[in-house]
Amino acid sequence: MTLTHASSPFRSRCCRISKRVKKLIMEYSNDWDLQAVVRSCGTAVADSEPEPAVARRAETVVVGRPGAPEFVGQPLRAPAAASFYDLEYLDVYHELPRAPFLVTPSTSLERREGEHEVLISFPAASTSGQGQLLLPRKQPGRKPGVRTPRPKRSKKSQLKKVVCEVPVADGGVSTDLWAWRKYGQKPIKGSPYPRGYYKCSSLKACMARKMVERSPEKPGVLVVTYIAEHCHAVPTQLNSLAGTTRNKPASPDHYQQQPQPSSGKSPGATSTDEAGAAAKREDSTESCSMADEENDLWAPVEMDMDDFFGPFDDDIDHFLDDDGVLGRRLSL
DNA sequence: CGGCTTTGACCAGCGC
DNA sequence: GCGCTGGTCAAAGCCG
Repeated sequence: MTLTHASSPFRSRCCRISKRVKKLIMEYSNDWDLQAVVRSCGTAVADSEPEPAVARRAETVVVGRPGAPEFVGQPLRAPAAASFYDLEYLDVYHELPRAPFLVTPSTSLERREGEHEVLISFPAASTSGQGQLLLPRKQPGRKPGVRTPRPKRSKKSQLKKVVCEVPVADGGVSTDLWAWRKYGQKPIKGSPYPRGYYKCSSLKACMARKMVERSPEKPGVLVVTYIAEHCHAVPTQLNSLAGTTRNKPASPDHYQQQPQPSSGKSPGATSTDEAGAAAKREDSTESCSMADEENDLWAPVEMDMDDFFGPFDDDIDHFLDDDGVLGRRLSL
């Protein structure tokens, strides 16, 4: 199966649905609670396009922007459906992707045999740059000799992963609607950028995690790996208490990147985003202005979102007709 | 005061 | 078996 967004019927369908979706988004763009969740993406796709079992193994979905190098000339390929089909859940990004996606085998990320992994990449922002001051800090940490038993880790290779790539300028995945708490950061061999580790902070028992790191190949892109599933509903109100804003850039520009509810903050949304302090400073200094952001988001969206939602047209239509969860979840 | 980030220590998995 | 690497823990400190 090869899908291309060039076909006329496909385009018209896309346009039809995208207008509805966009209207919805525009309507609720200021409502933080209203964030699209891509859930069980595979279901809809699989319903219409059953994939051969062989294609349902680990594949990579890449979302790119028209004109972007990774997009040009590449058709939408079957594994997209295969990948989504394989997912039990996919929490990608609260913002609707702005670009048509295409599917390619992952070349930039290692993938082990048997792993379930989907790579969704968003167009890279033109942010880069390095060099920052690291202020001296008192060194916390576990006291030597103190040990606590911990449950055995499950085999990494058995974990289901969803990998997303998002532009740094978009605030990374900070804008996904789950609340995340950072619990670690490690330098990764072969990458100049550290990897941040995040847990779902909504529910203690929730095993959902994500790892955020800056792509060494594309410094303007953050690679976010979601692991495990949330065992609870999407929080309608992100944690608003306490926490820190130290990582929240003071500039309104950056704030714009991460629209917040009146409560004013989204824990996971702050640093999450960054694969380390370097990324943070970059982001705050090179983030788009509000105007830029809007232009970036909406001006070219017309086509991009059309393409993106095309394959899920029917399902989205159905979804949009359901007022119950309208606008809060996209069941793809 | 609660919840967050930071960051060194600890430890499991994997490759050789 | 050993060493490396990455993932997690948890103390300390910060912030609203």
